[in-house]
Amino acid sequence: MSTIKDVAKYTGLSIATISKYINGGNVLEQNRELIKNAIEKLEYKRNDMARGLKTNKTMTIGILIPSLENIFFTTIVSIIEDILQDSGYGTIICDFKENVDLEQKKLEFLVSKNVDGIIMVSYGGDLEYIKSLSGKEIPVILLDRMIKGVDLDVVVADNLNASYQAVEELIIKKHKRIGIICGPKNTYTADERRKGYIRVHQDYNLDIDEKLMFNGRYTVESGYNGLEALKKMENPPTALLVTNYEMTIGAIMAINDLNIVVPSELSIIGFDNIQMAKVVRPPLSIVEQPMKEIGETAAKLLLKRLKGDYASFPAVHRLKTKVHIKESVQKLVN
Amino acid sequence: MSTIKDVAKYTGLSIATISKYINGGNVLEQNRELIKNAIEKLEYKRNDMARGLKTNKTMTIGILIPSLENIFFTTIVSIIEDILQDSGYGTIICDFKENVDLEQKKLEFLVSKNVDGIIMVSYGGDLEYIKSLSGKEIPVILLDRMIKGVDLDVVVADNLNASYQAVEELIIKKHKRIGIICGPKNTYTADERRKGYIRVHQDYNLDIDEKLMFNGRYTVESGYNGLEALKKMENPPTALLVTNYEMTIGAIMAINDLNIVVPSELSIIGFDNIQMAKVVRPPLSIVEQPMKEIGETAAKLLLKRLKGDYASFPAVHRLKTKVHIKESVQKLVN
DNA sequence: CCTCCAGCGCGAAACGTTTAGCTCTATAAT
DNA sequence: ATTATAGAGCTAAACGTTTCGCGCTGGAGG
Repeated sequence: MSTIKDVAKYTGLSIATISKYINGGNVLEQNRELIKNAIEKLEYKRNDMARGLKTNKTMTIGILIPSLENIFFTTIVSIIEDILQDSGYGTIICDFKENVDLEQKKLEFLVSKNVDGIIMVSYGGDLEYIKSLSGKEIPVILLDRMIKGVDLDVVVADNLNASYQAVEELIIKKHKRIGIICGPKNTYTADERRKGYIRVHQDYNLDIDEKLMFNGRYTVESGYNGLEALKKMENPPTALLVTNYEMTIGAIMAINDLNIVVPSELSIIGFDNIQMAKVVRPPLSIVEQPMKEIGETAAKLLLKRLKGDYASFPAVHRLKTKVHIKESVQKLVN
Repeated sequence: MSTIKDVAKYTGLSIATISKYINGGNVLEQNRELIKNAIEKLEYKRNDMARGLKTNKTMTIGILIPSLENIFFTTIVSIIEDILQDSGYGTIICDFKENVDLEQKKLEFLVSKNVDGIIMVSYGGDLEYIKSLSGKEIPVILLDRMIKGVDLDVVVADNLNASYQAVEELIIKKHKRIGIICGPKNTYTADERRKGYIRVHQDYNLDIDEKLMFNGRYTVESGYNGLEALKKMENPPTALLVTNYEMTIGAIMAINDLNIVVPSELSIIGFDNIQMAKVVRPPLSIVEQPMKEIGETAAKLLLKRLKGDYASFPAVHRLKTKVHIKESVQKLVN
């Protein structure tokens, strides 16, 4: 492997000039050409480790997500990775298996690896620690969930209006008793989605029956339980919104097991995974989050911060979702 | 951030001795203690970049998979990552979006990042290039697919016996005309799965009707087309094996669209994703690959190679699969 | 008592960059 | 003609490690 020294020797120029060239400094046109050829000829490749030693930059970005088995996150990661790679950054991806203790540990791992920036989805690990990072001038971007009281850039879906619009579709179709299977209390996304549900009821002057609001844990099992509970109640809902992918799966499993006919016995709108929506019968209506946009926005924002551009910090990007209505939703006649 | 120098100054020992301690060399017990305390006190952290500059090790492993949106691969990656992290390695994960050109590019990216080792799933990129890596004494482990004529460690599922056993289940249930939706010709996994199909037919003295063997492209769409084609033929199969996750999805979509009743009109066994198997109606029989085992085996093997232990190189690990029969398969009466 | 040797520690060079500060030259401004 | 200025290149130090080769010490073997 040839080094900057070899290029210097080959061209007759000094090491400093080569370095200047590499980093885009001012070099005479004729020397530019000379260096360019030499680099090609000698197959010179910059040594990121030597460079990192001087600059304290590793050219790697840490990405931390709750689970690598959750396609919502991995899709976003895939997009982020591509964009960062075009700027020469490698990405170290960690998941914490939905475990808050592990979240902390993995975050520390990333920091110990000297990443230049972090994009993360937090389930509420050590907020103090996360805050302390923002002091270390290593840019951190929060994905999917905001954290109260932490001044960091954030990219989220418009969760409130997502559930607002989904429920609105059901209301327009004359449903009066609409159930919702939500995430845990005090979880950002869940709280927002709950707010949307409540607000649309208010806007349409519909009463809210607290019993129709089931709080799950964003797991398959809790989705299953939620559907069971709602179906067993005295005056069960005629329509239902399930607010994440895993719980949607659980709910559908319960629907199958209980032999509930969709949509005549229950209209249902799920969340997130378009592909699955096509596999189940009848085709499932879903709320689609703008994964591509989320990934792009986060990656570009991070790149901007890495360049030292802290304009409008902390920025909050709230991206629009889309509701796809399919045969799993029925219009009630009254 | 304190350096090895600070520790030396603090303890009154030389830099060399501290380095020795850090790397597990011989140091007097009393000095060990001294150094240990100093490190703690000064919060000394080894600088991997400086170290890397000397040793040419980055303590990062490259992982290359076809798609981050394929849960089969991401599950394996998640396991690998955990194990490597326990040994201090970070992992740079790249996907190539099922695109062979991109495979090559991403692989080069990983190499340019000076990873210490690579675990990859190849769709058949530049074999010469991959071979050249094995010359560079950077260990490479092939996952999921073997490549002919390349001497590298390999961890794969026992694809041949996977389809053998799945089809055997159908044969035992008296099916005589069994269809298979397979991957592309000249693809390792697909060829193996085809072989299993053929061998079990031979072992049970059943004729093979070439028309029952559909070659898809491991995509949702080709699974859909495959089912359509098989169903439209003159003497359609009574049972079907679909040999990857995406094509299984496609096949189920087609079954829904064509209103085919499972299992009375068609028995079906799918591949890979247990969760999905529970969501569709009736519950889907599937072939499960040992993802956990695959990940563990690959990670541990790589760790071994990184230590310079090249015992039994190149090693081939062929791991057993498991067939889960559910209501989607029916026993024929004759 | 001398010689060897192992164990432990040390000094210093090296890894491949970046960058501050300098010199030199050519041109513009006076 | 003189001076100021900007552009281009150079020298050398520094980043934080690892490691080679050496020296010292003390105990074992003769």
